[in-house]
Amino acid sequence: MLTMPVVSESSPSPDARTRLARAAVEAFATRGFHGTTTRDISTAAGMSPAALYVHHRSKEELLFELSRVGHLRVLEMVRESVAGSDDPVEQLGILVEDFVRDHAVVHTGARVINYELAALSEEHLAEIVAIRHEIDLVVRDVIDRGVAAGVFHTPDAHMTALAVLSLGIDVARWFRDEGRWTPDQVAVHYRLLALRMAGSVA
Amino acid sequence: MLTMPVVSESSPSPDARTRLARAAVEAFATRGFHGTTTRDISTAAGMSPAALYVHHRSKEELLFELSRVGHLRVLEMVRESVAGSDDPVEQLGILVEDFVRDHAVVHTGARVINYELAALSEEHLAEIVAIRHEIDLVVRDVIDRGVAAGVFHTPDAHMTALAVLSLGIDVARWFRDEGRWTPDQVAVHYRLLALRMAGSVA
DNA sequence: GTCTATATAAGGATAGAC
DNA sequence: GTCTATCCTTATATAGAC
Repeated sequence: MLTMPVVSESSPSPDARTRLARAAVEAFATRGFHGTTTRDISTAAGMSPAALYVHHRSKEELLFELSRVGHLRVLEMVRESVAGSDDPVEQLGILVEDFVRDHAVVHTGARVINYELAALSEEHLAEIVAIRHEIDLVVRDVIDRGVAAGVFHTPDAHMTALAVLSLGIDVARWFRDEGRWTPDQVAVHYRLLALRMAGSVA
Repeated sequence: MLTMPVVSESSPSPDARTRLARAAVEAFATRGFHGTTTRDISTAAGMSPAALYVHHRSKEELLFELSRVGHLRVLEMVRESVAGSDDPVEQLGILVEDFVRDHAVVHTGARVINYELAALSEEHLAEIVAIRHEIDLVVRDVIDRGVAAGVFHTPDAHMTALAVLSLGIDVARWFRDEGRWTPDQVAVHYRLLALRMAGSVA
């Protein structure tokens, strides 16, 4: 399903594509797409500037692949989050917990995914926007069903769904590994916040 | 108090500094600091590339001035928001409404302020971080006093304060002028969301 | 698939005239 | 305070050897 190797192992030097992907995520998250040079990336990946172009057509295409894989991962995650239950309260709770924990744990990657969209070409952006829309739909559906079932109470389910996602996305902006809280602590607290936002009676 | 003219009039061509500031905000918000050239800015301001340097030492210093003025404006705003009442519920409600409305109305400027911090020099960033800390303190204080007064209920006042601010900041990311909601609609709904997050009994 | 070398372009900033 | 002209550096991407 994925065309790129999953970036998660660490010890023995991984293949070139993976090293490039990791270096690019780190650099894009720190200095932004335009603030990052192809030399930054290739050097951090332990190769010459030219080697990057063996694996990617351009810097933009590299960003797109990172973004595409990252978004598909999140979409799959939120779908799994709601698959374990039929209760909207439980579903929203798990979804927010998973979403927030993920954005805290991989905050570097999440920053690239959420804040470098403007650097994508029109065509590539459209593809990403489509995936983001699917993610939105999952959240909106849970809240809509909760309202219909009378377990959620909100004057605007659509805006509340947006706000819940928004709250989770922004975790990628402020979360720091050296910070006050662990990803789990944030995830658990945000679960409560989201249920309150949705007007859960529980 | 402000060293720059307030950027809000429109009809007769404003002075050079103001035109540069407006052009820079627009460009930084759209393409980011590193994606914007000094030519982009000066041309949009109706002058030559060299003219920019009569008014600003560098591109970075221009960003810093925009950021500084913008942050001070927000700090003053939130302090005024809480100044009109002693009731934490009312204070948090007004604060969130004002903060969110502002981030929706001037979402272009707010985007620059919140998402281009990494482009600042170490010294300039420190100055901005100090102002942001003051803003944080205002929100934290309101929630702390609400908890102490028994009108708010949250297992972690600090994290809840962060989340409320976070929710408001992220409005700058997703809000669109052509979108579904007006700034007022978002502000009013978010007031409710924030009070629920704080566990307001009202 | 990786390297060295380089083409080609663009960007930040300055000099000096008006 | 604004302009034209330009210096100097850096950047993306490619050519061609190994």
